Amino acid sequence: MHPYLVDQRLRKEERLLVGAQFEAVFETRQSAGNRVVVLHWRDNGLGYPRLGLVVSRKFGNAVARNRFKRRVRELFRRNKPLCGSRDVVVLPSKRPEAAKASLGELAESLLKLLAKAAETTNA
RNA sequence: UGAUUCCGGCAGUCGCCAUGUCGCGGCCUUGGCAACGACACGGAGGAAAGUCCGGGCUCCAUAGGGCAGGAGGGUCGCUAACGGCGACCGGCGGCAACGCCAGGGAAAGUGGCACAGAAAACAAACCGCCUGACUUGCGUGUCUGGUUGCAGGGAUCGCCUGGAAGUUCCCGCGGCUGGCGCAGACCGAAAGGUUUCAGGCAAGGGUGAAAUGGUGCGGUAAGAGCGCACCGCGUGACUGGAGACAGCCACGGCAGGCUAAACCCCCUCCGGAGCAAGGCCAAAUAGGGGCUGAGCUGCGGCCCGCAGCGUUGAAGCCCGGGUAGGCUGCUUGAGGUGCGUGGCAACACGUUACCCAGAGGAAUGACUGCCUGCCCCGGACAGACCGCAAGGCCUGUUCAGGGUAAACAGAACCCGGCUUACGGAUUCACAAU
RNA sequence: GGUGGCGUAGCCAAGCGGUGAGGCAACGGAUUGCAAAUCCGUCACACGUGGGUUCGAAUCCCACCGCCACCU
Repeated sequence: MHPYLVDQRLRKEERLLVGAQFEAVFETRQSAGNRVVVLHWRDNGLGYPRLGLVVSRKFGNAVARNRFKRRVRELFRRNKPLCGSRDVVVLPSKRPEAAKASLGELAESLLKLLAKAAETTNA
């Protein structure tokens, strides 16, 4: 078990930061989505997961966009083992209810999709 | 009505970013360095927003000046500067405290003013009023016509419970006016047409957003700033004020509408771009330049050998531009607390605590408990008002329960403003009742 | 973060101080055996929102709202 999977921290190495990293995910991606969020992922061969976030200006104002990103980071940090060795890009759904979703609704949707991702890759 | 201040507090757990100290088995020039770890300390706003003005800073351009273009516009101050702020002046609104105002010039020039109206800017005259003339035009009826008036009548609306002054509508009566008739007169063969002319006036009517000062008295044929008084306007002097301007006196009969957020004139200001500015380091790949000058690549364990490329320059070394990427600019500043001095104030000066975010796909979050604030509901008590009473209703205090942690909103080089969004608490001053 | 531009019926649009053109679409009628095309007619809260200037603003000025493009 990779040490990064045990703790609940979120280091810089555990984030996707540069454009090229996002390109890689979008090229060989698998994806899934529901009414609240959309998920893209690929295996990275590092032994630990990495998180990338994309939130367009159409989602809302700066406060709404930052709130969405903070919540996703918090959920990712607490559920790292669920992601395995994958790069995961999370973006909000374009549906209007995505912006109004509470933390509970967001958690439910995101965890369901992460489970689905794990299932697909293992199979 | 105007302004001030604040945006939940404490504790715990899990995380993020920066700085400092210490540790370190990695790196190297033995003392440092990066990453990592531990500890300590700090970590969004009044608008951080819109990007509407003004600066700093950086690069580019630039002898000086002008034109074009853009912006501003009461006065005097403040300021680094401003389209900002302060005080004052003028106008408008409000009982008042106070609020609002792009607030220079229309007796420099050009343009515009639809429809209506006689006429929309040179002045003129449709109805009308007056005088005169003659060819005597002047009368009268009607319309659910238009318009206007009435100490008229009735209904209605609102204020309020009292009837006065009003609103709107209808009826009645009167004035003016329009259409259509009738009668008379004139012209014409008839159909039909016309129903004064000349001069004076600009009061009154009517049109319009706007019609060449307003009210009153005199005056006159009727009238008119034609004359006079008051008001308004203009010009000049005087007084007060730093000035905008105000007061007062004299003169002028009015100098000729509105529009400059129409062109324009006057005064003042403005070079352009923006931290994705700019500076430094610099991979991979492909070019460029210089020096040396004959090799290099493949096959292979190595040599020989063979093949390909190469003196139209192999290979090596060096240099330069420069992409990805990184570092920097990057937070000590027109900063700011308290006190003192000057000023009505904006603000300035002196002195003195303080260091108060520096991220970079972008940090302040998540969860729990207690306190506190606010909201909802119920009970008790006290007080005011209404009611004969039962009771109703409002305010305050207190207790129990439940909900909620707010609204607008997230630094991106930094300041000064403006504008816009926005829930509550807080304190102060003033005004009216 | 910065810099430009655009908002006129359901859609595409002209209009630059004085009743807001036109086309497509929609609806009704004519034509047709039925349609298409054609012809005639009709319709609508159309000037993004709020102030200001003016007698009068889609138009001029100011503020706001929304959308688009560019600077890597």
